[in-house]
Amino acid sequence: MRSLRYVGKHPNVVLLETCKTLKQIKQIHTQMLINGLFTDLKMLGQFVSAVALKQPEYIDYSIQVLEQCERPPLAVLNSLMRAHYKIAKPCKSFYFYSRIVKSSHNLKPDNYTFTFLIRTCAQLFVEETSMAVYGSVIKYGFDVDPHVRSSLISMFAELGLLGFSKKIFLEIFEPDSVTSTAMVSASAKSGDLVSARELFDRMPDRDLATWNAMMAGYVQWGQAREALDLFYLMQSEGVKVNEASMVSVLSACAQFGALDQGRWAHNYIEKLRLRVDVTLGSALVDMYAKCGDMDKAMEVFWSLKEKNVYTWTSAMGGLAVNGFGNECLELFARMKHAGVEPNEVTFVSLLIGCRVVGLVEEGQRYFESMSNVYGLQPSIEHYGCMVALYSSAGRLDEAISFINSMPIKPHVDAWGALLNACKIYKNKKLGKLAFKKIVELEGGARGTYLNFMRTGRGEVSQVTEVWDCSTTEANGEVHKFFIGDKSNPRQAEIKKKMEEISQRLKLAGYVANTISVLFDIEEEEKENATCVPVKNLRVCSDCHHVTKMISEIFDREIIVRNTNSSYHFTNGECSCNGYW
DNA sequence: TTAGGGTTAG
Repeated sequence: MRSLRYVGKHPNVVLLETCKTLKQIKQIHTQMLINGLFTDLKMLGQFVSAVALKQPEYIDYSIQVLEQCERPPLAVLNSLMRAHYKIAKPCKSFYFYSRIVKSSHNLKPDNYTFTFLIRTCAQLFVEETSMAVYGSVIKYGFDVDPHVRSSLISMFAELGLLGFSKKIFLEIFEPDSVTSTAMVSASAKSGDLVSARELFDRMPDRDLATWNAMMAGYVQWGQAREALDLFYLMQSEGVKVNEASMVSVLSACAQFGALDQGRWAHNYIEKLRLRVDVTLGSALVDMYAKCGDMDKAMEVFWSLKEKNVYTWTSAMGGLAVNGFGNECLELFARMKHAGVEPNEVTFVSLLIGCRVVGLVEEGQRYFESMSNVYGLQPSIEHYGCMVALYSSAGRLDEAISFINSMPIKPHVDAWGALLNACKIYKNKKLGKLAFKKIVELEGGARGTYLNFMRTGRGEVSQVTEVWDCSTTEANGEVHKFFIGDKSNPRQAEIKKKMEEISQRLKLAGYVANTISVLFDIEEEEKENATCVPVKNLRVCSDCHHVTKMISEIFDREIIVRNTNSSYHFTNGECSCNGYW
């Protein structure tokens, strides 16, 4: 009689991976015990690994089961190391490493062990420990293993030792493809995009992971154009993309506010029948939200079976910056109800949500709940949000006393929010103070908030480069414009259209408020400059006003997005209801 | 049964 053999996982183990509760896991455990399956050490190993890796919240139960085993196999101990660094418990991971090296039945760490040990070290973030582990790797002879090497490279990069990796792994041996990919990824993550790309271009056998690492690097460092160009290159070279590639593509579209390209990417995902898991789903929600299509963002959001803190936070952030503050707060309540723990970013979204509808007291309560209820430490961003919250609501005195009571030094954005409010609420004295602080902090180098200065040209002329950039998408193509920039090939047509807009604005009674646009350009040019509708800086009052008018005159919906808000202009009104 | 590449704010 032929004995029953399973190819791959035992059906019970497959079932185990879909368990939602500890009770279900225990049931399967009991069943496997009754069926005598655990006499096979391999089966016990499968059980422990499956629970630890797929159901990390019940990892302790898997350890209990492991303890019943006198001689746990190496693979299981390795899996437990991996499971623990995955749930950010590096010390436990070290513990299982010690179980391996001190085992009474002569276990020897293998290449898997070191891969996981190195990842554990990266999490601990202690250079001495990392170097000690590197020593062990060499001692055991695993420094030649591509996977171990690749983990070492990313660990060194995280420690800020990218150059060390380059010396060891690029200069001495000809790197294999796994090592090269790791180096591309590590360089890209560290922001060294130029050398990442050089290495990438030199690689004879780039696989999908290499392309994805390069693209992700561009996205992470805000180079959406390069990321999309790389994606087009991928397409033209016939490289088959996967979910991770599309996450980066969507993120690039989100950075650009490129709705048409984002929609195309969504269709493409469906066409390829890629699996829209929680990560890809969150990226979709974020893309639609950042491109201002909140209806579609929420449609995707509700269609997702699994939602994690990223998904909820993206949707909340989208609602908040698009002016739906109450909906943002409501979503937060639902998130808690769903049992998803908020993180620091969630509170940024929530506080922006409070600001856009002027809910100061609610904002205060949420801010306090961060440490009191959720054990989260408010960061400079949260303090900045609070200043913006008081400022937008016109409660300037509270804003300044909040700034004065802050335990951390306020950063330029906090003063910027206050300065903006001072302009709207015409508080010259506080405005001057805020401006002074900004110049102190930045020396005017970034020039971000200088367009809010009201005192005329003299003071601002000391400020050298005012940097302002706008992007806009037309027919699936993204265009970038800088102030005073005439390099666009269709400049003549653009100029003509701008003139038409100017003319019609003038007919409608518009007079450019050039005082708030203090760039190093001629007076006539200034008037034109105020008409550019999409800005990366905070939308100034003139832009706000003029965009309202354009939306009415040309009967167009206009979505303007900048670093911290989106504005929807229709029929001469703006979605911000005055809170901007 | 275990290894590389992925998302959120400012």
